[in-house]
Parts: sequence; C-alpha cells; structure tokens
Amino acid sequence: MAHTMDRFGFELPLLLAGAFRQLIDELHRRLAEQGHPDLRPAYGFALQAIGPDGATMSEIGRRLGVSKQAATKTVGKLAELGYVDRAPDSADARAVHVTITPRGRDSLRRSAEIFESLRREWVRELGADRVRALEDDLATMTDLAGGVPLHDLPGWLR
Amino acid sequence: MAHTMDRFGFELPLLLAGAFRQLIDELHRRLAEQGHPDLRPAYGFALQAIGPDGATMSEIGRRLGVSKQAATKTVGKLAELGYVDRAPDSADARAVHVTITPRGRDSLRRSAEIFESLRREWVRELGADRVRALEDDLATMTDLAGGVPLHDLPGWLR
DNA sequence: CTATCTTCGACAACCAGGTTGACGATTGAT
DNA sequence: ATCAATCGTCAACCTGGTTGTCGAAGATAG
Repeated sequence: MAHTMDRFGFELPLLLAGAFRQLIDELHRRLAEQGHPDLRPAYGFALQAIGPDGATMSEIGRRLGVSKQAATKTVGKLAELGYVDRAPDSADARAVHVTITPRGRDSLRRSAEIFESLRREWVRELGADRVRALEDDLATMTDLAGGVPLHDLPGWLR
Repeated sequence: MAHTMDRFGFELPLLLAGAFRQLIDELHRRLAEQGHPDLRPAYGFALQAIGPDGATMSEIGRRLGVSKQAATKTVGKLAELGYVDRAPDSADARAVHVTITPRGRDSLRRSAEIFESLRREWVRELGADRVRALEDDLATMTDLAGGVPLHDLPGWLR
C-alpha cells in the first residue's frame, strides 16, 4: 500500500480550471498569430453554435444556452469582425439567418488544428493512455460521455 | 493494439470545463443549503486570498491577480454580506486591513468539507488511482505541480 | 528636515458577457 | 378571422473585471 498522501479536495477544481485556462489561452495566442487576434473565447462557441447551415438568433441562443438577446449581441460583434453574415430568412420574415463567412470558417478550421496539436502535446508529455484515461474519466464524471453540448459553457471563459 | 478511436482535440477543454463547472455548481448548491446562499464563486477565492491573518486591499488584489480596484469592489460585497470586516490598518494610515468574520470562516470550513466530499465521490466512481493519476497529470500539464496559485483564476467562473 | 518618489485606496468611466422586461411584427393554429 | 406563440430588437440592469486620476500617507535621498 504505497499510500502517497492524497491531495486536498479543493485542488481538483483548481487543476481542472488551470488546465482549461491554459488550453484556451494557448489557443488564442496561436489564433492571434494566425490572423485572428480579435477572436474571443465566447466567439468560438458562438460560431460552433451557428454551424455549417447557419441558424437564427433564437436558435443560436438555445444552442448556447443563453437568451436570444445575448446571442444577438454576440452575433453583432461577430458580424462586425467579419466572421458571420446576417440575412433575412427566406422562410420566415421575422427571422434573421446567420451564416459563417469564409473568414469564420478559416478560424474554425485553425481552431480545430490547434486543439489537435495541443492534445498531441499532452500525449507526448503524458502518454496516449493517460490522456485517454483522463478524457474518459472526465466524461464519466460529467455524464458527457457522448457529445459535449455547448450549453452552460460560455460566460465563464474569458 | 486495441486502438479505440481518439477523441477530438477540442473535446479536452470541453471536458475540463464541464467537470470544473459541475464541481463548482455542486459546491454552491450545497453551500446554499448550508446557510450560504449568497456566496458566489469569486467570493470564495477572495476569502482564500485574504487568509487567516487578513490582508490589505492591494495585497488581496495581488494575490488574486486582479487590480486593487477590483479587489476593493469584491471586498465591499463580502463586507455587505457579513463575510469580512474592514478596519484601519494600525501600521499604515493609508491601508485598510480586511479580516474574515466567523461567518466567513464557517463558509471556508464548509467549502473545504464539500470539496473533500466531492473528491470522495470521484474516488468512489473512478477509483483512487485514477483520481490521483488525473490530478497528477493535470498538475504536470499546468506546471502547477506544487501549490496552485490563485492568480488568473477568478473572473471566468460564475 | 525637506523634497521627491512610491504606494494605498477611493472615485469615475468604461468593457464584456450576461440577465429581464417590454414591444411591434409575423406566423400558425383553431 | 382571431389569438397565442415566436422572432428579433431596445432598454435597463448586473457581475466581475479594466484604466486613469487623485489626495493622503509612507519611504528614501540629499
């Protein structure tokens, strides 16, 4: 029974937060280098929520788990930065159809690449087994085993 | 080589964030049940930063990694809620000495207990080895191997 | 002992990312 | 044809931050 002393319970959230923070910070550092200096963490989630087929404001809000007002604001900034386009919805005169621009798609493509590269760094450091175990364990504890919803994520990243 | 397909890189931050979120939400759910419904995540960090001997506004800001103005605001709310006291510093007429009230200490004690209990749940679910491995791996990747600083944590929790 | 430099904390204005509430316009269901 | 639900916007507000400015108080030189 090699019983190395257990860590304190409060360290667990701190470690999770620290690791998350580090990944997100590094992502944005690299995105900035690759021509996307204005992309904030929240924007990535929003783009993700819009999806390849576009979506309406309300739909984006629902997918993100925020109010449609909040979604409207975020989309407004995304539009100013050239990451999305807004157009009247052909099927519903009340609705606005939001689509991702080529620049937006470029940022998503690069984000995905950067995340893969970051994960490879974890694998180099910890080994593939440990990383998989870590992911599996986190998925277990969050009952997010299949598919991570965007809900409840934005807001507390910066 | 049983090579179950690797997860996508972007899932890692999502899993970390989800797990963190879940722990913090559960902490505050239980704290609310135990007589601390007004304690927000940021306040716990601030109390932590004040410490058993108290601290000045600037010191709290430094420990938290935020401006002294931000620290002043948070301490103000903490004081309104009865978690801290402010008194003139005996050694420096410019400074304000902030101390934790008994109620504040109660909340810290309960938080520590809740975090221990939450960690025990992880151990029940995943096994002590996996939890230790997870903590060690996260500590490795965050070079937070020894002692987690409060710096850069507040702000992106809610 | 005085002149200068730094630090302390407060005040004000601002930002990001949310919230609720109200509202006119449109849609869909009866 | 009516009436309720939904669409997006506006306005006001909250939280947790930011900068800049400032007077008062301390530290350090000369």
